[in-house]
Amino acid sequence: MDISLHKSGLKEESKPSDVESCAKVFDLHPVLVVTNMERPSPESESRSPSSAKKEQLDDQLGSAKAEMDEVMEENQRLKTHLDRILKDYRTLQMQYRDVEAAKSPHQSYHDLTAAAAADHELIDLSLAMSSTDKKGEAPKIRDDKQGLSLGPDCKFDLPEKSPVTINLTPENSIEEVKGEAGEAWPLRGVKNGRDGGGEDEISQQNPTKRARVSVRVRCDTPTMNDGCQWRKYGQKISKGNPCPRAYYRCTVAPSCPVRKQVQRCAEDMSILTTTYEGTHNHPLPASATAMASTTSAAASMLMSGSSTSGTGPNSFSSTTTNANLHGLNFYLSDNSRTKPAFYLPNPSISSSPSYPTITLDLTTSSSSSSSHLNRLGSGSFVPRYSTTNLNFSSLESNPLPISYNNSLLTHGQQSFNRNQNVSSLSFGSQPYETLYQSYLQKTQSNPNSNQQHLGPDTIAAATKAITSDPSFQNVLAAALTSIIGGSGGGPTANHNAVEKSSGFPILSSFPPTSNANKCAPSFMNKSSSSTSSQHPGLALLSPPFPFSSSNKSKSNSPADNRDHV
DNA sequence: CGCATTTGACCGGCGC
DNA sequence: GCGCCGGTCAAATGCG
Repeated sequence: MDISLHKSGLKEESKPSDVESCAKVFDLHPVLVVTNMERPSPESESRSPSSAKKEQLDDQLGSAKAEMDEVMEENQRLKTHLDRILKDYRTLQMQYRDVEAAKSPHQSYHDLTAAAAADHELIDLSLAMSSTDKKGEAPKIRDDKQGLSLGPDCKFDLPEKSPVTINLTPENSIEEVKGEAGEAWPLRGVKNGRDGGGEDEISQQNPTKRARVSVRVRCDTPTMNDGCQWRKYGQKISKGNPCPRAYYRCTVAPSCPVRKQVQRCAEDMSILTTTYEGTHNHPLPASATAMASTTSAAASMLMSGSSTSGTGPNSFSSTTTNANLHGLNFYLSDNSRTKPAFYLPNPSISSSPSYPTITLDLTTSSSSSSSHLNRLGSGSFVPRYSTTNLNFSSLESNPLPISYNNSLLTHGQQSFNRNQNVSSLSFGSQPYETLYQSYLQKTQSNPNSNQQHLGPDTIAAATKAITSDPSFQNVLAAALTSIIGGSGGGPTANHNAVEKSSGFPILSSFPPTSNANKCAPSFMNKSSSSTSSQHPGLALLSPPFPFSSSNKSKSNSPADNRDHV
């Protein structure tokens, strides 16, 4: 099946904002296909006097028709797939809402946005989106059908990641962190008056607790496209890593305190580590909300754990817990914890003292995780500060039910492994809702059931503790959202979601972009909608989504952002 | 010409 | 107190 053919159709004919629009796009394919086909014109036919030539033309015409029929059949199949995906997605959305409602008595923004997303039938089809960072440059359509394309050259190895945009509630998000522990954005170092500002004052309110979220991603481009606008303001060679660390600040809003650091992993240059700090004080581009949600959830988990006893990072400080959340690996590094501790995944990037850091390892493969773990013990990575790691990195010790996990793996491997081709639509062997329910049942109703799949008691115990942690549930919700999105969107859907003018599907009025940021985790390409942009405070830790505008000249209007995509 | 990036200098925190 | 280091600034430079 030639997905690219359809993608091109989508690219040119539509800028889908949701699944429905994608479905409509399918209807355009036949037309596009016909247009692209070599079909002899009536004019040429009339000019061919010889019967031989006429026969030849007839043959060509016949073959062309046959081809067209095939393509139309293919389109029909795709439409069928899409319908099924839509149906599954809606079902999951409803279930998710129910679960969320049951889980948290106090309906939060998280719930509301999730519900809103469901109501609007928003779905992320951007898993395989390609991004472009250059303004006005047409997005490159992923043609390898392999990994998760994050940009012109960037792919995510992780399994499906295209969560419905869900912003955490103020109480669950990093905003909570901000409220409880002061400004999440640290702004350490230069406070010499050259850069005085309100943000500094805030940041100094409580310098001891500042959440950082690091995202490790396989990315060939300089930075990953997270949907926000960023401006590079510095670069340094840090100790322990020959690769320079780049410093970016959010330029969506002139006063936004959010910064990010980008640095390549010394061991594996293909791995890009992006560390986010701070909370956006402005509406986020829709494309940036997914990442923001993910990181904020992680930060929330981190900070919540730090502030509570028994269920937080401390609970795992003595146990190296390996778990995999649908390919999303977490390395929780709370530098403020007691020792001994685990080494930071990348001390060079997250070695700031007193800054709890959680690392989302989206490099996927268990192998990478393993290597990661191995590195933790290497002398060259001895951190300056003690840390506590919560590591959900091993597929082998995945706390998820086997059936669930296997299905996901199947899906993920088929669709997102950059080393494997994706030749057709594949959504796993089980309906997503079934898998999802199965997981929920086992993690919520009967958490102990996980043990039968895990084996090691330590892992089981840790898993139990984790799953009982409200903070973890937030993260889990985000991850599940990703799963849901991935399921609904599917690899193929992503192919079709390529935006006309951007590598990312910007389904909202806020487009992403930036020059510097060319990679983007698929789960950031959210569609959403409504949620993000209207909640400045919820922007969270966000990430970096690059918008390449400068403070002075570019406006933050949606229109302007559009150009960045 | 305007904007983004580069890059050397500067500053503060921390360890010795 | 000194030096190292991370982080930031801002002038210089490059690019479209």
